[in-house]
Amino acid sequence: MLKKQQLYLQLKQDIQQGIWPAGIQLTQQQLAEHYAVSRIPVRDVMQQLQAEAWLIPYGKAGLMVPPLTAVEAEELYQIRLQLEPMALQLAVPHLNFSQLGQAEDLLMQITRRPDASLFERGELNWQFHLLLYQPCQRPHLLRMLTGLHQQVARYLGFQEQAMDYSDISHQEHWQLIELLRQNKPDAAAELLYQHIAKAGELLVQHLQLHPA
Amino acid sequence: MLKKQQLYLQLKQDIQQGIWPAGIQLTQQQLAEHYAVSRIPVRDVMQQLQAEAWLIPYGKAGLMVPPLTAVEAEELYQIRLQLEPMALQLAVPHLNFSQLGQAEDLLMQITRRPDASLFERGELNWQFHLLLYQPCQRPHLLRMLTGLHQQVARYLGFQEQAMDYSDISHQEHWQLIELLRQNKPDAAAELLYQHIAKAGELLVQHLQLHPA
DNA sequence: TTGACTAAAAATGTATACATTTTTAAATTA
DNA sequence: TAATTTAAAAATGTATACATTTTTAGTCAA
Repeated sequence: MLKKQQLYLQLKQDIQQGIWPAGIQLTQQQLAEHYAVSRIPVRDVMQQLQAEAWLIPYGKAGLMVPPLTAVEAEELYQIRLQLEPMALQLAVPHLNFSQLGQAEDLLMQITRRPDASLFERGELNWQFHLLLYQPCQRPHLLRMLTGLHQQVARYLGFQEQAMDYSDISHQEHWQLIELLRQNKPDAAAELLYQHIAKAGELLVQHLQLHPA
Repeated sequence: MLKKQQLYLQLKQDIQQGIWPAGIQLTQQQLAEHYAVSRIPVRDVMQQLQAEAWLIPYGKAGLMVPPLTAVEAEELYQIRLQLEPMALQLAVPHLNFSQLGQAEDLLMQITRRPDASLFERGELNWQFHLLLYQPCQRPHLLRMLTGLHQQVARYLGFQEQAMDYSDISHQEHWQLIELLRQNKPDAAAELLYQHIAKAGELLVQHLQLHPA
């Protein structure tokens, strides 16, 4: 595998795990030394992560991991709230039963793993959502949603704590499938809206109580 | 000035001008030779433009300029329609008269240049919109809107043709300012929605009649 | 002719070396 | 002391050289 790709995944994971704390300066040299590669792949990866807003400018020189804040989390969820119900509505006309079936399989997988970490649960969750959005055939929209998800994923860290939400959230997923199966796009979009809104509020509250 | 920055601006402009036609393969070597620099800055710039979706994968190797299509334009405007009224609403509480004044100055500038190309007019237009969104204090939202604008700007190319819309569009800008001055955020957001919707429809129609 | 294998060529990835810019810290002067 | 200048150090930008991968073209065998 290419060093660039390895490094990309590794650095991202390390950021999530807090190995590179928010707010401290990261330089090419530092990272090149730490990961034992030359600065060239480091440059590539840093630039890519900056484009994805996983790294932001540190003053004039270098980059840093952006701090996690309730304010930012709220922003991310406000945007999701505008885009995801739209994506779902656009996807509905192209959604077939085989795709709904795949989504159900995913939900079963989640059910079978009550021991998963918050992060792992978040990933499966997103896979479920994405499966429903994919058929909308809007590359830019899907690209932006994927970026948003990855931003949100930072907030899930690798924390083990559950946020006392999984049960309700899970129920709503099954309801969503049911509404889609019955071809009720408006009701599905509305449920999705409330679903995301609730998750957002919970995360924001959590962050206000336990600042990162 | 850094070669990377120069190259970034130059390549972007050249893409807009159609010097690198949509659908043909672009390689690092090719561009490095053409712009008389080494592959290093070319790599950086290509990667950045890929992140902004100004370049997309060409099969397995290399990148290409994505074709301009009515379908894509419609997608971009659908997303703007979801995000920009929200940005405006969020900005309203922080909008002060000095910012409204700046926006008015911009409108006057546009008025004084009826000879500007479609592209130049589009830029001034965007400066106006952005000025109203900036105070929303949502970095991700502003980043996404900026990206969307740049995508849309590709569609304005360097065409000289007006699309017979400037007058109405311009009037609506003044109306928008007026509503904001009167502190009517909902009405302003609604006007903005219709404003963007009309512009989008016009662009899509234009593309359907004159495919790129 | 077709298909698979092989060698050549081209493109990309990465390291090293050097150039340029930026930062830092020391030294000088008011 | 405080401010300014200057020299050193550190970081980044870029070119060249080399390694690796991918494509292409051609050859041979069925």
